[in-house]
Amino acid sequence: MEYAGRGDAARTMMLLWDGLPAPQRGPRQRLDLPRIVDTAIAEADRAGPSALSMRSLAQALGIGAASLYTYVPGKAELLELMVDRVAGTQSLPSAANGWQTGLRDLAESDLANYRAHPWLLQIATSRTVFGPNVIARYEAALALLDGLDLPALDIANHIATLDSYTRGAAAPVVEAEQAFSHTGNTDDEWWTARAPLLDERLNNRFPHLTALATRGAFTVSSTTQPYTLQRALDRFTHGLSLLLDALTTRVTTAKTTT
Amino acid sequence: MEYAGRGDAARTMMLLWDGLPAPQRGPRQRLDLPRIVDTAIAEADRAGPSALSMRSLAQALGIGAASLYTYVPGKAELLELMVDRVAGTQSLPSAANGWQTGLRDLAESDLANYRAHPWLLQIATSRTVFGPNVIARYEAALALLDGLDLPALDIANHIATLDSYTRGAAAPVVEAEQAFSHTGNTDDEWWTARAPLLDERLNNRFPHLTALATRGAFTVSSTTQPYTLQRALDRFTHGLSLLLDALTTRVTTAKTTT
DNA sequence: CTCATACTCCGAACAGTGTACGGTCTAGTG
DNA sequence: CACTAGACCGTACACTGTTCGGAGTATGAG
Repeated sequence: MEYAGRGDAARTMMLLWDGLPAPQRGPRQRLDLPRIVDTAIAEADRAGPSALSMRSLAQALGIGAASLYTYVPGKAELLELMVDRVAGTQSLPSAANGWQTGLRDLAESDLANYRAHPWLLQIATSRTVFGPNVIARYEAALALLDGLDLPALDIANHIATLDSYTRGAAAPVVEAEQAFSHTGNTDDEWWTARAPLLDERLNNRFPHLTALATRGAFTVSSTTQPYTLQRALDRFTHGLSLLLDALTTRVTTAKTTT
Repeated sequence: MEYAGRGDAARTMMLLWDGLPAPQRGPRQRLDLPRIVDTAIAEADRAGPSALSMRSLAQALGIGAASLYTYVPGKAELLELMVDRVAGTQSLPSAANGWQTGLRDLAESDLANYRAHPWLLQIATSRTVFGPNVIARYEAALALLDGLDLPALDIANHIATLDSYTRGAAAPVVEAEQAFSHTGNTDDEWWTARAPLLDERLNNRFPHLTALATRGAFTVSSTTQPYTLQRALDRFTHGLSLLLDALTTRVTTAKTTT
């Protein structure tokens, strides 16, 4: 369940950019690729990433499991198609309010994307899916940093850094959200189950940790959200601000030295 | 293959901190927990994360598959044990050369850990494993930021940010490395297989992207490493520097306002 | 010493998974 | 009309994690 990009490169590219060519001979296709991908996304959203099986997907589509393979070479390719498709549903950032707000919007809509489709974090942990929508998003990010007199390499690196951070920091958010929605508890029961067991072990063994805890480092600002979720969200925006600050410094010093 | 922390909390804590209690009655245990965990790590390192099955692990240990369940409640718990164990093999940072170098060392030894054990990135994408070694690492990170007059919440957030970034940016590095070691090619064949297919599609459709490419943004400084790997490494240190810069700014401004 | 008890170990089975194969049937082309 | 490309799919294969029940073993109790 963790693979992507293992499929035939040419075939995948074809599917991503041109879709499925209509067959010349033989019976009509009962389904079309977008519908398959959409149903797969819906299934994965609803039942969790590991619950998306070729059989269950086929059943949801009203066809046999083996028939799926006439549309898609395998599950890996299907996942790539899903990734690119959901990338297309998110809004692209605008440079209207400055590049900083643009980048922030980009990161936050990425976060929204991860939250809407938790399976994104479980698959394809690294390889970029070179689909039209993914690349369009990258292009939009580049557009934001255009005209700032940055070295080309820095532009690519800055955006890669933001992407890496977003993905890494989105994971705890999504996890907290899922734990919440699965158990349905107001507080995180995973945490409350471990806290007493943990306290026992930490006794006097980790001074900085306990000091920080008593200083309230693990408390959270508001409690409109479940505890763990709110903390993950706080941390996401905290780190994002850090990165944007660093970028701002780089840009202005680059400008002044020019 | 992507779950962790689903097991019984109390039992997992026991295993993580106290190990397996020796049985009072019945035949001697043929194996011990550390040996199981170590073999599991070795297997996962060698054959990839998805190749680690309970059956293959049992075979490598010379016992039946079902016997594993007398040592470990399930695969999820085994993975947690593996995570904590490898966390213990990495060196802890020292504050001798300042907290910035300390944090940099921490992030870089985390990266080394991900490179040595690629399966780390595939499992437990979010939930912290509350094992002794993992917590010891966290404690060491806290110690670095101690005495800098930072608000408690900021300390926790800073470290969380670094962790998120490290994980996110380590993923491309590990992926590039694995693609290289699997194919054994000097250059990344995944990339070369897709490049011509990609060029075809990108024609005049993504101006910023093509402009950046011609300006050499996707080239790499040295070529002692495979192309994709070196680029991922460059990006890792680039983003790490960005974050450390931002942290330095925060710390100094906090000091001057005090 | 006896023996029940608690425990390890494991073969077999269960319900899954992704995917390959070969056959059946349909629909457009020469 | 005959032909054949190709959609559709039942079945099978080699896996997966985990459970069950039985067989064997070492220990503590009486």
